[in-house]
Amino acid sequence: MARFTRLSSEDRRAQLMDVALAGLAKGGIQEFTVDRICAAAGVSRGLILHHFGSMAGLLAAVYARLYRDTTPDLTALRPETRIAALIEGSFAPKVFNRETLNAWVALWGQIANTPALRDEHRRQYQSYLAQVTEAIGALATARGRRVDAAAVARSLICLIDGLCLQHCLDPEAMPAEAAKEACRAFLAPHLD
Amino acid sequence: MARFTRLSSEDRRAQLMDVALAGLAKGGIQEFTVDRICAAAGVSRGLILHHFGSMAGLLAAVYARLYRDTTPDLTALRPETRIAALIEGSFAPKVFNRETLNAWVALWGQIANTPALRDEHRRQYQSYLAQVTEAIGALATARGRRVDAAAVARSLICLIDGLCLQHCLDPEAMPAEAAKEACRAFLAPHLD
DNA sequence: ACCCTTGTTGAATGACCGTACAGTAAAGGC
DNA sequence: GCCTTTACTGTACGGTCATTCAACAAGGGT
Repeated sequence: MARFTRLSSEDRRAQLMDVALAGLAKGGIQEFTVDRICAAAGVSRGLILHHFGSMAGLLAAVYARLYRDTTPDLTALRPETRIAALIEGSFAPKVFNRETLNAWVALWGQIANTPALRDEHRRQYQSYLAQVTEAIGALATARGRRVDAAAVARSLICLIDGLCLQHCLDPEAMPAEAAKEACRAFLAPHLD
Repeated sequence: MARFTRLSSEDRRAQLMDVALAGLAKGGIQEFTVDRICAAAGVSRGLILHHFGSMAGLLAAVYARLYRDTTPDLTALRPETRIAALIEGSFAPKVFNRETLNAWVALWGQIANTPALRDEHRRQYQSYLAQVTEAIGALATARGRRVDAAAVARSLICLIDGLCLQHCLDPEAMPAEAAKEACRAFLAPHLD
């Protein structure tokens, strides 16, 4: 009988990212260690370095994965419905829960001091901002309004992040419906 | 000659909190260790435990100190000017800079997994929210508007936090003036 | 059936972690 | 000037940390 299973590089990377992400969600950055992640994944300690080069490399990969998993993809939708979908998606139970947000906040806390992670953040954020900016511009055009789409998009993203942070630190103080309403209230004077 | 200087418990606590905060600002939570803090403060390794009981105790104390140092005190001002002062104070250079915000974000990342810090957060946030809620209610009354002051205050605080996070992760993308403008734009439909 | 690529193991390394604690000495009260 | 209090020192301890690396073996190609 085989002593271990040999996976493709791609599959093993995905597994390790998932396990690491689950650890971050459950216990924050304290859970992000070689020992804990490898034990949880059922693999030996040497594997993370083999696939990611360093813990910082894994951290950056996990960040990209979290972005991909929790940021709604707006490109497939009709321009007029994209903003509504963004708000619904940002505060859906899959994303707007204590554990998932705990992973987000833990990663934010590392960005400023982990170059590989900061680079990944810049990349992801730029693409995210571009999507939201375009969606706001399209909606404004459809409604015959003139807005500074880039500025409104930046502010909306900040508001969403702040609402997520708040929910993570004290869930009862910021339920999903209140968060959605706050976003709509922010956008109304620009778009209605 | 004296081998060391003997300070009052209060003074030494203040010094250690300041040094720890400076470390958080400079290098995030990685800098928050017994060795680094004591070396930077020029004291021996045993002192933190003596004054704070544990590193978690110091962390909670540092959080309270950061709140006190960066949250503007509104009670001394006339009710109509409190919100303007809140916005000015929140994005003043003393607060709205990469290093100070780095300390904030690092601490946020620990709240969910450090009971002593979470308790301190609840206490501080509750008081902060109460101040902002009252300020918004007073301003609305002065302008003859009816608003859900508690909801607007919660959202405003989230927006401020999100703007701070954004500035910390990528300062050029969110200058102070843009942040202030975002807050005013959020409040206008409720208060103007 | 063999070989070769490469995913995988696991021990070794050296540094750092927070906490405990027994002893030292500074400074205020008398 | 002594005495009491307690701020302070500094070593010791048991863990845990990320990283290195030489050896192993799984499984596809031939």
